[in-house]
Amino acid sequence: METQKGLETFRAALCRRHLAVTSQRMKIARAVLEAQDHFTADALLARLKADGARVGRVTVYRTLKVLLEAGLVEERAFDKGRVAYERALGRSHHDHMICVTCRRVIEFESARIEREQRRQAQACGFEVLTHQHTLFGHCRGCRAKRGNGSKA
Amino acid sequence: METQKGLETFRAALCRRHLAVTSQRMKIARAVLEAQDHFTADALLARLKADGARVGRVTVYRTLKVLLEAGLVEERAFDKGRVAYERALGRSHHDHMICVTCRRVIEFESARIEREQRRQAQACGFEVLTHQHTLFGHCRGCRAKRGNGSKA
DNA sequence: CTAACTGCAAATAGTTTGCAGGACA
DNA sequence: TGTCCTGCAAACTATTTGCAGTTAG
Repeated sequence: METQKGLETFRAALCRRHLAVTSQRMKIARAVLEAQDHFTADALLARLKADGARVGRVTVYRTLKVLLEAGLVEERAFDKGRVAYERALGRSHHDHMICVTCRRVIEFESARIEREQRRQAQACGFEVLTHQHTLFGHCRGCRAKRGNGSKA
Repeated sequence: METQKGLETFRAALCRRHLAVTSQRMKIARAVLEAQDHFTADALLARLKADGARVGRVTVYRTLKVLLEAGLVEERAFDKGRVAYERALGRSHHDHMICVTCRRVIEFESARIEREQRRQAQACGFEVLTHQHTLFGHCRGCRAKRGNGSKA
């Protein structure tokens, strides 16, 4: 399981920042590392509460910040006004297609795009730290459902 | 000036939606169509007020929605928690590099990326309506300022 | 002249901060 | 045992909605 490795990384990150290893922080980190999909801070809180964990919304936000700086999660801007998180450990980099109808998230990966993107950045003297590439549209399923009609 | 063409398109959009042509709506549309850069709803309001226009924040939001649906502006998610707008008329599609230090926005355009992106979508049966491709990192200027040191 | 538009104020949603009690080292 | 941590409540930011006066058509 990669979760163990992630928890070690998290412990190290806490140590480096002179933060204590608390049961809440570990529970949140574990939940994040075990997440298979994209989630919001609130959804994460709900999942933790459902599992009987005694954690508050505030601690979730604060811990996500640590996880973010430790590189264990990434932030995504799928919906405006809310941030989605995604576990980063043990996953190769990928980008997303969002179905505007059913909100389904499809992941994709393209070495060709990454390469060209790097080239564009270099041409501007720009050093890329992170990037986000998101396509919004209709997924196969929703296209089928609404038929191949020409009208919206 | 492309502004005139944009205003015509806007009038048509209002008409199609059975909305009245009011002085506020026209002022907002004009300001948006003349904007050269990216702006937030609040910045737009400030600019309008500075120009002596009597418009309220609410009307700005409502009008931006119409402009958005008419395809005259596009939304961007550069910062979390706030939406940036950008005039769409008379500009070829482009994407962005954001300097995390000075917040500068650099635009880039790559037919190669667009093509590969289309190919990826097709492979998934996904129909792309819009997309957003944003690189976060350090711009040339900020890299120079902090030297090419290895430490943050 | 009437129905739609405007804009204030209040509500809402997501996230952050101040403070009093509680837990790690 | 002391200090950092937690979590409630309150603050805050961006945005949306209800309502009474105003204006386009």
